[in-house]
Amino acid sequence: MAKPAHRSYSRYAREAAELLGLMIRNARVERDLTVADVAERAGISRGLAHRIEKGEMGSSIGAAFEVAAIVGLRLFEAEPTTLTRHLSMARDKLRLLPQSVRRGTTKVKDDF
Amino acid sequence: MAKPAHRSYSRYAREAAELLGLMIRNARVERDLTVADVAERAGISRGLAHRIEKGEMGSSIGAAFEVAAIVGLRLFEAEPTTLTRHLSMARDKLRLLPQSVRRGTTKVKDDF
DNA sequence: CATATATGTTCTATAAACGGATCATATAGC
DNA sequence: GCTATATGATCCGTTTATAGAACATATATG
Repeated sequence: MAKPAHRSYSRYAREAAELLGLMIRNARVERDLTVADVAERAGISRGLAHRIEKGEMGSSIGAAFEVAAIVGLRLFEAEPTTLTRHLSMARDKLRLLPQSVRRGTTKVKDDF
Repeated sequence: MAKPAHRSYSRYAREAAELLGLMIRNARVERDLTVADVAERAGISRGLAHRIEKGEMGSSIGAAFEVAAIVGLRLFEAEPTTLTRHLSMARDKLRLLPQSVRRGTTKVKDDF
């Protein structure tokens, strides 16, 4: 099925995608790489690499993050070396939280 | 056309996607929201919201960033208020760089 | 323990992203 | 200004992601 979709996005999401694209482009130009260079190394088409830099919402996470890695952009302020540590920290943190959220518990203070 | 694709990703890209998913999940649970809640508010299916939290590379940037916005996750260490400023800073920075990269210039020191 | 609910997974159709080609425009470097 | 090259944009066939339902499993809470 899958509806017409015609998605709408929040301003924050749109600006985040645009910022990611601009950061990628800045990093790429600083490294004297062409869009075609980056696309080839990422195993994607030039058109997709271009759309990622434009911050188009349809691009896949995989393609965008791969391009970011290639131009040396640090995502989430994490060095490649420390990203793995960030990961296990996030996993540890999640382990301390409930595995599933019970919505019924939300009536915390509606009873007076 | 479009080839078999069968993409391969660098470790950095994969870990970044996984980290994003974990951060989203952490933020969601801390806010006592269910996956279904978030999916509905983002205008996506529950399955997709689930895959985003798993860090699957095929998910779209738009869906992932929208979910991140909904659970209150700050992307790129930027508050919603300051994200716009980050954006214009990135635009300004790009303005100072060449509009297109000439690969020929790369022979900077191969001539001796 | 019982059970309602959240999460995880799989399936199929449909919508959308993607690759690749092509053409137009912009721009760096001569 | 000239020109080779990078970027921007469009079209179309194919591949892929997504919605939605259905089902299984896990888990929070009584």
